[in-house]
Amino acid sequence: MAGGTLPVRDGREQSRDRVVCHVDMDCFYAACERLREPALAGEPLVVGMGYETGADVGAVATASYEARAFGVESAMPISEALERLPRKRTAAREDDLDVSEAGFYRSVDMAYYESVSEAVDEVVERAVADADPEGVVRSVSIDEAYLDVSAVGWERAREFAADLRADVEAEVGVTASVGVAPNMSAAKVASDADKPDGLVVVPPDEVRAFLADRPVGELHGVGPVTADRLAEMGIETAADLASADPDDLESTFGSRGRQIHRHARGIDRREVEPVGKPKSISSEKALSVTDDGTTKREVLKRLAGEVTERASGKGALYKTIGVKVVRPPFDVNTRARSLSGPVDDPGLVEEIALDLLGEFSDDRVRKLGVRVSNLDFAETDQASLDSWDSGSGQSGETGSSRAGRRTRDRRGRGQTTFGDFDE
DNA sequence: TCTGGGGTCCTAGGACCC
DNA sequence: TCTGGGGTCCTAGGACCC
Repeated sequence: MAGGTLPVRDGREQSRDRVVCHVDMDCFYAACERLREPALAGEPLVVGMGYETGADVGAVATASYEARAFGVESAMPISEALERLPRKRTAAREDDLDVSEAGFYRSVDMAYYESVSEAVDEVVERAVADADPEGVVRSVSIDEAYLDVSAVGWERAREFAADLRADVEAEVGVTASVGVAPNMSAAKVASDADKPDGLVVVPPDEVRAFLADRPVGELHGVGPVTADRLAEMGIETAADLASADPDDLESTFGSRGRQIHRHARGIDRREVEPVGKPKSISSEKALSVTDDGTTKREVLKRLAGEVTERASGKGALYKTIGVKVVRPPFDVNTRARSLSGPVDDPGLVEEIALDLLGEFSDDRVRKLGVRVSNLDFAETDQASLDSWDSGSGQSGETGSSRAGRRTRDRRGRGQTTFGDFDE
């Protein structure tokens, strides 16, 4: 865990020869569904969130490539997906529909996907440990991870990644695309470049050329809004972005401007570090638009309960409690209140959340959320010291918030330093 | 095409402190 | 008394990621 701060790693950070892999599972949720239901192999398959089997509300979480061929995409409303790709069952019943142009729908089952993800992690961790004793794995989501395996060296990088892919498929039964490059942002683009089941290796001296013709939207950190504004500036490709004036980019996009400029030039000195503690925990739920106070309060209470349960499961104390209220058409409002010190107090979360909701009591809402932040893990970090304490469950306010501040300070300095190096 | 759920980081203004 | 500079924390919103 502390590997990221060892001197040897700092030395490696300065070198030009880092070997970074980005491992990206292919259509992960769909792949998991096929794992436990092999009959779904080769069929158009849509996994929906906020979606119950048989219903038509919610959104597409993952569409298999067969489903994508029908125009079904991630984040698309299920209702629209159903128009493009009817359910098999519906098609079989209705004469005007063709069963061969229909697909299967499943609702997300995160607990199961997490178990598969853990199996993949084991394979990855073992492969990294075998190849590079100083190697680092950073899991960034249930289906993605960055690896620093610099000790493997560029001569053997392709072989390592190919073996890793083969091991994951053989031992877990799902496929991954892997990108290998000298840094995280380039590795990410590389893993995307030949999906699914792809392997793209970009050695250090080929990074600029590899990125050059790609649309800016493929770069990590360039979303739809930024891509549109770049287009207005006449910047379409990574090469355009690489040759743009970083001062102009900074004045338009702030600090992100310089960052995407660097990424477009194939420069990214961020170190691969294991993921730390969460910064916030939240739950939200879409509802059919309502202005009914009782409904809103009941939903909010349930969300508050989910959040506090998860927080205590992670040993997290929280200092800030917030709500999110989305009004039609899509007006996102957040309100938050901070306490004088970190607590674990479900009753208080519910009370404050309801109070914050009060401002919107007359409004029609389409979505509600509850969030706790300003998290503090002091108690769990020091679990072994608890016996030394005179035992009150709650650590002193001053002590724990000071610990929190120390953590933030360290992080802040680190990022500034990388930024300076990157120029 | 009227949009799910869980996150992260950044920005900007205001309160407050010394 | 009408005004400097530095710093932290808080809140709200926005962009982005998967």
